[in-house]
Amino acid sequence: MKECKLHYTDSIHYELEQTSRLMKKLTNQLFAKLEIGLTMDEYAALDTVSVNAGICQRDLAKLILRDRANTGRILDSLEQKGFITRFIDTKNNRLVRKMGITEIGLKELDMINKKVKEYLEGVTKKVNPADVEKVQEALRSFRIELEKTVEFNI
Amino acid sequence: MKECKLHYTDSIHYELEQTSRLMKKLTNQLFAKLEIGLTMDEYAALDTVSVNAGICQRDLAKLILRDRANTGRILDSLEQKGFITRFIDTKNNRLVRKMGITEIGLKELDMINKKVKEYLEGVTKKVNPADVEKVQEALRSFRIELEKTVEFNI
DNA sequence: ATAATATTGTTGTAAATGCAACATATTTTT
DNA sequence: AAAAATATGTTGCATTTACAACAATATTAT
Repeated sequence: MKECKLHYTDSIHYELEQTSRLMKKLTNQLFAKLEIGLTMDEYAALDTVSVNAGICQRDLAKLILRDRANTGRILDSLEQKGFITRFIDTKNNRLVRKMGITEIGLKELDMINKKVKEYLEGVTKKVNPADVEKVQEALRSFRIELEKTVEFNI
Repeated sequence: MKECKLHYTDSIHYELEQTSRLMKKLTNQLFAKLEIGLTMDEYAALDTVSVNAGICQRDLAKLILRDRANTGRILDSLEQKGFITRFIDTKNNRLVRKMGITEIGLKELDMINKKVKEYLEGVTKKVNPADVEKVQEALRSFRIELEKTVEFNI
């Protein structure tokens, strides 16, 4: 106990990074196993679009925490698969590409949401059923604070 | 409130992913600002090596949750910068490459640890000083459970 | 009015990452 | 003893990602 918590590997930041890395791996494995025809990121984007109908690309980029370039590419893929439609509209007098989820996309999303929820709840239940909510809430306030601190020019 | 929590974007998994993504961005910005001559990942690896003297590459890969290929590449860079030394040894009668941190590496690590700790504590303090420990502990047990669930063949 | 700045999306490029395949060597199975 | 499986590290490749540069348009400043 010579050095108390001076290591990065003892910090909450590191713990967060490691846990997230595992979580991502688990989700990838789940998607492969269930033979889901979307990547994790396309799925997250689709879910975000479904609850933000008519959002434009840049605003979506801010929500999914990617840059505009990659957001565009993810949307290309979702559009090509027929899960979203894109259309030109205006926002503050500027031309933007807005989007919405399609019938097919909504059906696919609901299906995946059910499958994924069922499977992933198995994980959280095993952990600490009572505290999951609390941790999620704490993570959220942590994230809100991070959003104030991090420079995010998209 | 038609659908209660059926969205991925309402799940703790998504919250974790988003928070981690922001955290990574913040750390990258910090490293750029402080002109630290290591990537975040090299730093995490170096810190891990420093508390696991004589570890072999594969075991390190398991700790930092990367595959063997990238672990090797990270170590190439750390070795080239003179922060670690690598040497051949045996483990279970097999030849392996073990490693340790150098004097220079230790000095650099201590310096970064101090800088980073100071800066990052600013973030956690603003959030919820009392609960940080609790969240970190919950994350840890969550991670431990994930480690049981995720297939990780390295 | 003209210039400077800001918003939005796309393209190009370099770096990071994971996965599969390979090469060696050792252990286990038959 | 031979064959199959395992452990370890490296190389090659395809995917993902971020960042910078660009194009087009609209707003703001001079």
